[in-house]
Order: sequence, then structure tokens, then C-alpha cells
Amino acid sequence: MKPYPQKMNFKAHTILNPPYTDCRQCPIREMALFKGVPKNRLMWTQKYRKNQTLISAHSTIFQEGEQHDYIYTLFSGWGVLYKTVNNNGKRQILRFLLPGDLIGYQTDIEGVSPHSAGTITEAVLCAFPRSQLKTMLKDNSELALRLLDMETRDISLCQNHLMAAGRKTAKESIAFVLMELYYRVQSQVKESFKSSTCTIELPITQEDIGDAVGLTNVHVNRVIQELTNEKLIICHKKQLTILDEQKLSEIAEFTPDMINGHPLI
Amino acid sequence: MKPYPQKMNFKAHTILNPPYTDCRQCPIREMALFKGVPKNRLMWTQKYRKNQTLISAHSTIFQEGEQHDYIYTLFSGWGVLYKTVNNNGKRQILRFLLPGDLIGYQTDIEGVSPHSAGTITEAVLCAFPRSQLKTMLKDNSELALRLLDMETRDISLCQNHLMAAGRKTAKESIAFVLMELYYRVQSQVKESFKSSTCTIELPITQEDIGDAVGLTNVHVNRVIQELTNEKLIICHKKQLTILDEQKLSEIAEFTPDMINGHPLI
DNA sequence: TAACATACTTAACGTATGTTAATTTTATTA
DNA sequence: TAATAAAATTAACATACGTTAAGTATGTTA
Repeated sequence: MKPYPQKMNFKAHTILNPPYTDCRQCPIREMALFKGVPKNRLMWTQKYRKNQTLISAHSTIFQEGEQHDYIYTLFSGWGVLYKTVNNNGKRQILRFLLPGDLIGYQTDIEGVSPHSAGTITEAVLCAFPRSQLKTMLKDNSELALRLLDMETRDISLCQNHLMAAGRKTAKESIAFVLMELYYRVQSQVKESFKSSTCTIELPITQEDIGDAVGLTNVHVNRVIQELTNEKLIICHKKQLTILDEQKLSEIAEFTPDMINGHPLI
Repeated sequence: MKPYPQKMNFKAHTILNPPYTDCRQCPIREMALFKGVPKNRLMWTQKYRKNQTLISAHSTIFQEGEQHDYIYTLFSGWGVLYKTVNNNGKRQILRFLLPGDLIGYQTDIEGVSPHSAGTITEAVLCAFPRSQLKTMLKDNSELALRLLDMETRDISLCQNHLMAAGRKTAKESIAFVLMELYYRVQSQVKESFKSSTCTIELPITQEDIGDAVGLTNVHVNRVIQELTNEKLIICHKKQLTILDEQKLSEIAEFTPDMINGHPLI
């Protein structure tokens, strides 16, 4: 197997054009860290935040082993958190990042990140200095509790993910990834749209799916063909349609409350 | 493969003989949740905690899908956090539990646990009502920050574990598990003993190791024989000796600061 | 100490998934 | 629109790990 390129095919962190949004007007705030903070107390966010940055697809946000002084909120687009096994050059995707997700909070005591973060699609990031966050958490226990909830959700996602990678067959774990992403996306769209469609935009490659659960792109393709032939899904041109939610849930052993049981809204 | 028994061979949660320890005198407090709380403010812990319970080896603490009103601190002994794949009966160990570890904080919004917890050896647990903890966290931002640090460490452990299960070979991932446990145990013993020995008590079975990284007990055995023949380890009668820390670290891609970078003491 | 259960060890064989490589489809850029 | 790169698809073949099973060592209980 061709090892995952060390220098990535990612273009270096490219800031294309920084737009700007007032935190008080932020349409995704209820999914993000500052959920529930009253608008008149969003002064500090306004004061300390960097302007938003628009980043091209397949860029690096930060790399494993690096220090970085900012923590980020994904405002729009998809991203990915991953680690690379140096011995064999393989990549393990730890998590797909969707709007509202916090990126870069985790570091060791020296501020070094244990994983890399990058974009999958073009994306907009909000940034906040880590030092400021620490102060804010100390002074504001509600914010600390909110962050605690987010980290607790991340542990649950990671544990489910671990079970998929460690103990599920290829078919089960691929079904699991698809269902998880399907529900995470669905939980972000408005209630009114939720039941109206069973198709989502899925901007990831089959290699990404494989790197999430420890399979090769070739084998992921075999399984996706199988799921397609069984009329469980249609997965084509970055669109995923779930044809048989019931059966797919059984194969994946996925229940919607793995997502909805840890709501971020 | 024989599926992991649904009803476990675990004896039902057996309280053998409840000892008692004053929180203010607790010898492991610096590794546990209440680290750093001044002794004169440990009143609430004294007031609300249940007496310690001594639990026999291979018992269930709580089960996946159950509600439980207490959160626990492992005072002594080893435990394990796991999930079971219903489809194929396999067990995925999420984490080995060592003294100081917090058990049962994670639940969904209805208070249902996403995983099971059990003991490996005889163990002593401290218990605290979940409802009280919530209040304490709100009133005491230091405690919330401490819990946040513990959860952040758990995410890191889980992410490393995920990489081992998903992208490492059998040899690499088994070496990884051994190194992680070796360092976690070493980080718990006093500084003075640290360098004096490279042997630890390892009370787990080869099946446990397999269930942690997605391998069968037979294959774990093959690899352990291989590591033994290469004079990297001695693993016999629940004792593990690291003969070549350097080489083993390279195989596992394990660095001590994966543990020490998130110190709980 | 005997009897039993659990864990470890080893071997022979099976299979799910990996590897390589060629072809086709889809996306990107000139 | 043509030219090129990236992703998906398919086939033939290779292998790391799983399965089964039998034997040995170790731990536990009567």
C-alpha cells in the first residue's frame, strides 16, 4: 500500500479572503462553544477573536506535534482530525468535523497538539486565543460546563468509533460511518427539513471512509457496491441517499440517539 | 469464534465488606477528581459520598444501556470499560481503569450509560451521587476545570487507542497496549521507585489485550511469543517485564508523554 | 492433595481484507 | 472545450489474522 504522503497533498494553510461575522448574529452559535451565552455578554468574544478565515479545501489547519496558540470553531464546511502512523505511513481519521465543532482545544501540557487538523471542503474558521479561553473558563463556570459537555460528546463519538474500527466487520463499520455522518448532518438541518429527505451531501472520498475505520479504499469500494446492490444506499457524486434506514441501522448497530443523546444545540 | 457471553462470567456486583476512608486522608486523592481541593473544603465530599465498597474480581459495576445514579472513583484494583457488539458478540475494551480513574461520568441526556464497566481484580470503589456532582460543578469552577482536564486526557487515550486498533499491525498495537499500561502504572508509583524496576503487575489476560485492539487471544499469544523471542519483553504469570524499552517504543510508536503529557497528579 | 476451571500455547487450515494494477468515471484546470 | 488530475471501479492474487481444536500450564476450591 502506498503510504499516506507525509507532506500531504494539502496546500499550505491558505487564507483566501477573510469575511467577518458578528458573534452576536452568528447563525451557528447554538451548535458551538458559545451556546447560551446572552448576547449582551458576547463582548469578550468580539474583543479577542480573530477575524474569520476562509480556507481552501484540503488545507492544513495545524499539524500533529506543533504548538498552536489558537483554538478554532468550524463555521462552515467539512474538516477532519487525524493522526499518521510513521512506521507504515497510514492515516487514521479520528473524527470528521462539521460546523460548530471545536478544533484544537486538546493539547498536552506544553501546548503541543496530539493530532493534525485539515479541511475537506472549503471552510470558514473562527479563531480564539487559547490564553483568553483559559481565563474565560475560570471566570465563567457555565462556559466550562458547556465545554465539558462538548468534550463528553467527543469521547462518546470516539468510543463508538473505536468499537467500529476494532470489532466490526468492514460492512458493519462502513455502514456505521455512513449512518453517523448522515445523522450528524441531519441533526444540523432545521427540524422542518429533517424528514423530508434522506439524501445528504457527503463531500468525503472512499479513501477517507477507509482511513476512518482502518480499511483500504479498494475494500471500501467493494462494500459500498455491496450495500448499493442490496438497495440500502445510493452513494454517488458526493451525495449519499439512505434507502433503508432500518436495515442499515441494524448492520451498523447505530441508533440515532448516539447523536441525539448528546445534543449540542 | 465463540461470542463474548451476554450475561458475562462476571458475578453480579458483589459488595463484600465496606471499609471506610476519610476523604481528607485519601492517599490517591491527587490522582483523582478531588485533586487540589483544600482539606477544609472536603466537607461536601464527606457529606454526600457513599461508603467505599469492596468488589470481587470480574464483577459488573454497571452495564451499557442502564441508568445509574452514582459516579465512581476507582480507589484500588483494576477495572475495564467496554462495549459489546450485539451482531457478532464481540467485546471492545475502551479503556483499562487504574486507581484514581473516574467511572460513569459519561451518560446520554437520559442518564443512560453508553458502555459497561467491570472489575478485573478485586477492587475498592468510592461513589458519589451524580446529582450532587452537578451542583458541585456549578458552584466550583475549579472542580469543573479539573474534570475537564480528566476528560481531555481520556479523549487523548481514546484517540491513541483508536489509531492502534484502526491502523497498526498486530505487533504494533499489542506493543502499544503493553507500553501504555506500563507507563500508566509507572506514573502511579512513587518517583523513587520509577527507575528501579522495569517489571509491573499486569493482571489482565491475553484475551483482554485482544479485546482492546481487535485481535483474538490466539493471535495475541502468537505476537507475545514473538516479542518474547526477540527479547523485548517477558510476560508471564501476570507480570510484565520490559527488556528493551527503546525498541518497543519504536514498534508501538509510543512516547511516554502520551501519558505524562496529560498528568493527573 | 485431588479435582476442576481458567488461561496459555501450538498447529493446521480458512477467510476477510490488503495489494497491485489496469480501466473508467468524475472533477479540475488550461 | 481539451487536457489533466483525482476518484471510483474491477479483477487477480497475496497475506495477516481468524477459527478450530487439542494439549499444557496455572490457579482455585473442596
